[in-house]
Amino acid sequence: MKATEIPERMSSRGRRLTRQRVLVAEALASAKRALSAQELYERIKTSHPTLGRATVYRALEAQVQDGMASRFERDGHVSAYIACDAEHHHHLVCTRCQRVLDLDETVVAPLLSSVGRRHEFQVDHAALDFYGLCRRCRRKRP
Amino acid sequence: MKATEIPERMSSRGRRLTRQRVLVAEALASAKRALSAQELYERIKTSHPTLGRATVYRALEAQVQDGMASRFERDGHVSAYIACDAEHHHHLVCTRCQRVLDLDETVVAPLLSSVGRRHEFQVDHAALDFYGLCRRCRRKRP
DNA sequence: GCTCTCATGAGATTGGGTCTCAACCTAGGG
DNA sequence: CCCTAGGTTGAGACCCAATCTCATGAGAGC
Ligand SMILES: [Zn+2]
Ligand SMILES: [Zn+2]
Ligand SMILES: [Zn+2]
Ligand SMILES: [Zn+2]
Repeated sequence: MKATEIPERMSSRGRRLTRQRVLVAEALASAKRALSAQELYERIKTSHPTLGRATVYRALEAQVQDGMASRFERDGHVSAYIACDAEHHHHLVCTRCQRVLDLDETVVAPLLSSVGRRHEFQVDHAALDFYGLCRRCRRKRP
Repeated sequence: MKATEIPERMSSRGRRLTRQRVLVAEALASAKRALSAQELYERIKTSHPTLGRATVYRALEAQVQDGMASRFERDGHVSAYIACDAEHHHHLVCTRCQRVLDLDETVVAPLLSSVGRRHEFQVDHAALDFYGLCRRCRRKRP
């Protein structure tokens, strides 16, 4: 995603480009790992104490809708978010350092279609997230 | 899973076979669809008003540990459970009627290993659940 | 600027899930 | 059959992520 099209996306669908949503987007993008809404809220709060919690939730939801971020479920029924510039895709989440890798979708596509065919099931959405240890963490403590 | 080995599983690991856990297991098994803990609690409560909410949560957790049920995340951060007799496997969940199909695991195994190899990632656990319309619901309202 | 909306923030509220602990019950031994 | 040890239960308090409310604030177009 080009830098110039970021404000364009953020103001799509009659959505207004506000300081708060830019803040949240920047904070999420500069974090190279997945963060919960609460974690993000606390980070930004230190430099912008008036920021509201609900605003962070709304901003993250907007980012997901606008294809700028992706959400997945962390253990304990908590949503985590990661800045992402591509279309819908899936993730490898390191459970130790919270780093997130994008999954090579060419591996997934055949699975989706074969699943639908074999079970006569119309797949609308798939939760395809892999949890484990990234290369770096695996080397540190095997 | 043979009927005779159900009590065996339910009392594994020093776990005691109680009336309440049998109730929860029967209620879940007789429902042919996925249910949240709350839904299950309300169902059983009508015939056993003294049943505690926490007991249902504990019983479901035990069933998952003992390989008698499987959990996945429903939309809105709610856990849903389905009675299952096999080892760890994955599901096709109908978002309209809540029926659940077991996924043919032979499709999944190669995916897991190829993902790990390609990304140098040690996959510990994968959320591989597919949401959409089952054959019956697809025919009713396309 | 003006105005029309949408967005924000502070706090209250919801609701799934967990924790606590005294009373209870299962399993096993005598 | 009785007894004991220790896992289990039920009621309610508690936790906390997420949502809702609504008065106030601020983009965007004219
Ligand atoms: Zn890592
Ligand atoms: Zn991504
Ligand atoms: Zn269906
Ligand atoms: Zn199953």
